[in-house]
Amino acid sequence: MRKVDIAAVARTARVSTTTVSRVINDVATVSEENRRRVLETIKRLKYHPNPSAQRLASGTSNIVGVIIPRFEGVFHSYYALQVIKGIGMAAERLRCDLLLHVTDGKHFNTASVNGVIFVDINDCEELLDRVLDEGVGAVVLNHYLEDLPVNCVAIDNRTAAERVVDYLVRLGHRDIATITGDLKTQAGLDRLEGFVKAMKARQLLVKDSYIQHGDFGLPSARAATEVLLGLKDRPTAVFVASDEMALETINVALAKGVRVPEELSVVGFDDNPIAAHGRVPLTTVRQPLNDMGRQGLELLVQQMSGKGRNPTKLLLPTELIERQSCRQTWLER
Amino acid sequence: MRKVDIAAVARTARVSTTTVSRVINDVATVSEENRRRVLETIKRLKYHPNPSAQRLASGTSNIVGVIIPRFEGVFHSYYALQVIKGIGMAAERLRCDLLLHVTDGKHFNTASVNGVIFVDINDCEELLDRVLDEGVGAVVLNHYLEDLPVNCVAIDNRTAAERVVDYLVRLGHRDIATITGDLKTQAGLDRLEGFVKAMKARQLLVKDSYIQHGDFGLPSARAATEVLLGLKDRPTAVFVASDEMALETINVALAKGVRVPEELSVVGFDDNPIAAHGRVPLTTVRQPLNDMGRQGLELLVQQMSGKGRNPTKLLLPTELIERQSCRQTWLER
DNA sequence: CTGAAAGCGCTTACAG
DNA sequence: CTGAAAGCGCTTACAG
Repeated sequence: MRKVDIAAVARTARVSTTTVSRVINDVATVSEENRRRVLETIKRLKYHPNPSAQRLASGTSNIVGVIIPRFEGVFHSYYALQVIKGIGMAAERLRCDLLLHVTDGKHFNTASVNGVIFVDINDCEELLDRVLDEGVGAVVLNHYLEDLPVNCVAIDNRTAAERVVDYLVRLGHRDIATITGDLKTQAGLDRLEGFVKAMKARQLLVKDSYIQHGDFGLPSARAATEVLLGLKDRPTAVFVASDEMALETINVALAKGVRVPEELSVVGFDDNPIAAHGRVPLTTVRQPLNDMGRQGLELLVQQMSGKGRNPTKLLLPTELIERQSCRQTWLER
Repeated sequence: MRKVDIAAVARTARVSTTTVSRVINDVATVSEENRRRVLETIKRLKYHPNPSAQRLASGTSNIVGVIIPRFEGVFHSYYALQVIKGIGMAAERLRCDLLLHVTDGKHFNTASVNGVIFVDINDCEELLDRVLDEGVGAVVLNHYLEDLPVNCVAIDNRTAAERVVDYLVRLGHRDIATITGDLKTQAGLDRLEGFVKAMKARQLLVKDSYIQHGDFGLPSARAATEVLLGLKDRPTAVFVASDEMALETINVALAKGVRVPEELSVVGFDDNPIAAHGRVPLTTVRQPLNDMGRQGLELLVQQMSGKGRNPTKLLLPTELIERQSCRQTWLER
């Protein structure tokens, strides 16, 4: 069987390779008759253009490296796959290829891509430096890098936390505690800072014992909840830095006979579907993870096509999803 | 600034492009002196070979399409990212590029890849047919396709379920129930079938009420658990098709004052780290998800290099991880 | 051990 | 609207 390349198609369709190339690339100036014949030939011969040749000849390509740090955090979380999904769907629309790279942050051939998208940045700083140094387009997701000249798309965790406090205050709560996420992550840190800031803005006391440090893991949530419930000045509400942890908080509370939300209001973070239909449907903060992936890729593609000048820094808004894990205090007291 | 291509390197290093190519590709027959000079020049000029040109010229490439179905199941599960991680790490070692494709199962240009790896197959059957038809290498993960001539790497869910039953029986349990996963998935179905088969082999009665249908979601686990605990002939043990569900089972039981494991033994599935350190550390089945990704890619690369003849079907073994959610009945009765 | 030259499969001015 | 031809940046027999 003869190799089917563009020449084979041209020969069979009795046109030049130029014309074949034109119909492949949707160039308008082809007679209807020729176009029809070429198209038909392509289908009959099962011809597929060789992408390497196309890229080499045209000098353009739309290959984006997707860098996923190997650190365990990424792989245990609901969020990573949502972000990847967002990137993947945008890639289809923008017609760019995604080169997946699970990495320890060392090896990566920047030459094979036109741009790089980091799904979070932990442990990959070195690689980011190199990418920036070599002038390859780049965007960092889920981490707002203030000082580096690089596109970022992250979540506005502070505002989200502030909104949670506002919401609880509006329900009449004053004794509000928080169980933090891993403070080594920006998300964890920002949620805590937003919480503290909002409490202070409301003239509310932030007791040390009301700030319990978690790490996004269930055991840490359990321990933190036990401490909070054991306090003699028990909080009436608690803002937990992730839905998974919040679920554990609810479980511990219920097990101890503390009713949720009657005696303890709980707010989570993520809008993880797992939390929507629990025993106590969880009030939580929705973060636009798909959008983060999508917008990140859009930014990158813009930059790659030379349109982007200065790096763009995006802080995506969140949304408070009210369900049934919070209660107005004055109804209860 | 002049373009740095292989010619620029050759010119600067005062050798032919052939020699430069040789050192790039680690061909032995280059004098030590020349190699040194070329290497030094490459570094100084920050030269990176153009992958498209390399592929076109050599006629070889190691591009593997990673197909991730857009169906929600994949994106809510712990397992997908683990599998991807396995693929990603193997790819680095095998020096192949991973082309990520999140798909609805329709569009995918098979021409741009040498092989395709499906992370699960739901909703992608059509695409698989096309891939097979076009003679592109393929491997399907997490789904054992008996009849199709395609490589598969899946988990031996039946044997795993049987082993769970054996284990519980050895502890003295006879009234064993199960909460199934989504029976539309092969994993869910096989775990149930393995359970039933093992029960029958042990001459144990499988009451209808002891088979509660779940869907891997928490609410389904909760409902199922409530039914089981409400039975007048309550089971002493329950095999739950996922760790997340098993955690919910434990929560419901504890909330109802049913002690775990004293009054109810629970076995999960996944070895999800989330389940290891709960209030009741969960006895569970570990499945080698990373390995599944790794072996899948290895199989594919073998096939791509022409070594694979007949499709290989792998059923990966599992391991029972004994923790503290099961109890010997005779100690209690 | 080394290099000149053909060729990989496309795209794209350019001329018509 | 169409095509001949150069060129994209490499690799690889082949000859030496």
